[in-house]
Amino acid sequence: MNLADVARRAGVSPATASRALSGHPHVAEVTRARVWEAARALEYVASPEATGLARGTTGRVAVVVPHLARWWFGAALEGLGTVLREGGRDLLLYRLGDAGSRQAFFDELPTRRRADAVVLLGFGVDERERERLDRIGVGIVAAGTRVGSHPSVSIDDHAAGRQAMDHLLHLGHRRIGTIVAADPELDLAQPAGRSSAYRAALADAGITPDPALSVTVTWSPESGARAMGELLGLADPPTAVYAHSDEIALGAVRTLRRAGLRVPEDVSVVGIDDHPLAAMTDLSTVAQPAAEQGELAGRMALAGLAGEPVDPVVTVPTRLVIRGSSGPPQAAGRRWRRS
Amino acid sequence: MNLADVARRAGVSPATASRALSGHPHVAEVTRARVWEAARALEYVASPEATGLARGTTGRVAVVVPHLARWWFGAALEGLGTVLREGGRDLLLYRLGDAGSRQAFFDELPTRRRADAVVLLGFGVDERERERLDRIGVGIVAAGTRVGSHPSVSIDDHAAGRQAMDHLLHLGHRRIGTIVAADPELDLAQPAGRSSAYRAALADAGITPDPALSVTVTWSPESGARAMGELLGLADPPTAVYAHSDEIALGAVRTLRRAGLRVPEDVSVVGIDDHPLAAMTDLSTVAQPAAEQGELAGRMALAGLAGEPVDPVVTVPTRLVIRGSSGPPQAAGRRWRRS
DNA sequence: TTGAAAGCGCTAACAT
DNA sequence: ATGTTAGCGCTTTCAA
Repeated sequence: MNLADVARRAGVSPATASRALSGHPHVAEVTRARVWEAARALEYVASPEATGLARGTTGRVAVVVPHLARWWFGAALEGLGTVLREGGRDLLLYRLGDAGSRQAFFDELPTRRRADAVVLLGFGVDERERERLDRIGVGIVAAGTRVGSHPSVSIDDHAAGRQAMDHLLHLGHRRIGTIVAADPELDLAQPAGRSSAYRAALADAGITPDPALSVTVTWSPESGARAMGELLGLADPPTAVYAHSDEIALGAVRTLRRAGLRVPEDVSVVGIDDHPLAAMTDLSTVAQPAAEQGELAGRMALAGLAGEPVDPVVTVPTRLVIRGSSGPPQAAGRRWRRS
Repeated sequence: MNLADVARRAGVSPATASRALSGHPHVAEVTRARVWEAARALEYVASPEATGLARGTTGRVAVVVPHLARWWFGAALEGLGTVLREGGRDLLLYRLGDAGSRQAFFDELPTRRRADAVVLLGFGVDERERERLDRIGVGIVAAGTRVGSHPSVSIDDHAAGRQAMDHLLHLGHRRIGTIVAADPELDLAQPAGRSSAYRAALADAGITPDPALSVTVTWSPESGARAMGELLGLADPPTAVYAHSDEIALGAVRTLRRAGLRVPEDVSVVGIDDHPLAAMTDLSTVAQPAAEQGELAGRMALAGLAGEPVDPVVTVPTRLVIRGSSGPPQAAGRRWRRS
């Protein structure tokens, strides 16, 4: 059941069968119909290997992610997958977990021969990696990060951070803590904008940042919980906390509850993402469209492959979602109850 | 920069270069070294298309999922990806969202030519689909579902359900509701065991099930919230609820809180999964190892490809995790507070 | 509009 | 231990 069989059954040469099947012009309508008919009868499926060898392309796009169990990645991948499938490309998934697999990947750059384009999903790269990437000759697009001057989709991290911080400031908070997400091993380009927003918002409000109020942890809920513990241990704990993600924020809320503190009466909490469970847990947050970022990245990759022009930088909007975890600071006495 | 170049630079024939590079026996050590040296110098990467064409294999395994944004899938995919990568196989991801893409997929069964094996992740198939799958000639393994007589890994859904139900019954609950998860469009083989456990546990406790206490919805948190609303609307609402997943359970908790009811004093809730956020929200649940199921499925697929024998059915254990969302039913008066 | 023939980059007998 | 020779299944000039 290969092209030759189809050709024979249709009474034409393999060359004509090939042209008919891949929609080339200059094929008589009757011929084309006969070939398709034969293909259908034989349940013919072209061998991508052979097609690829002959054409010099693979029909695949590689997607690189640092993580899969976190909400943003699943959602973005879902959007990306849908678009690629519509575009007729297969999706090759590379999850580069630890520094080791990461090294190996960039050293041998398997992508070079296995895919026509690569999409980096929330995957920050360092200088050396970017250089290697630049030289592999296939199109590159990023989502959720910026990678050199390659096309990318993402939110404006700084703006998102400002939405969260300004909300807290408007409520009247002056002593605001922040839980910074970073994962030096996995995500070399952490969302610096989310941190700069913290400082800028405080500055605009005339508040001098207290370094003790800023604690850096990984992206997991558990580490969010730990970070909140640190913040609570301070002599003068914050009345509000701005976390870099909802997962971290929910960890923080858990620690607060365990400590017998009320949210938002004693401490307000706001995150970023609008994770599906944020609505369930009544968490105030800054919503970002994850699936949409994946879709856009997919479209950009497809456009690049088609030789069409591609927007170099697209930014998707975020939106403050006020729910029950944020409120005005308590007038007084709050710190006493803690004892 | 292809094999021929490497061979030339090493001063050997392409055949020898091929043997040296792919670790065949009967190659002189010096020759092997020279070839590797040449390959390194040229930054040679073999063309998978050519290798595949010549060898008749692809080096890829296809993974089919109905969903990506739900916790179980991300975690399972992560485990699976790790194992496949260690086994040197690439992972081709197919997310079959709606009935349409599903149809298309099984009709043309692209897998047939694109991968050496397929792993179905939490993907139940119907009769017709199973038949087609049986005929594609590549190895098939399932995780989280059973697919005909193909090898599979999963939890014992019935046992898991019993752990949840027995916990509730031990606490003294007699009027227990259940939120059944199903998605007829995506997941044709819903976890029937989780439902049968509900009935069996009640039967063992001498309780006649009340059909009104069982509501079926999709897997999303939002629908869990809606289902709980229905249950609360009953003339005689349950004192405890067993949900098919944590995501659903968390939706239920949200509805209870909004209704001014306390968890677990007024209503107990238990889920299944041990989602990372379950710990953060103090949800009692039955833990299942998602990443491990992915890993095992990967190993089974790899073993199958290597021609090794594969366990037909492996079951991974679940574990009851009692947290703060479940407790004894309130002695009396509960229903009054509701008004 | 169609066919013949060369070749994409690699592997695997079969020789040597 | 290594080289020669045929393909693997498709696309694509180049001719007709």
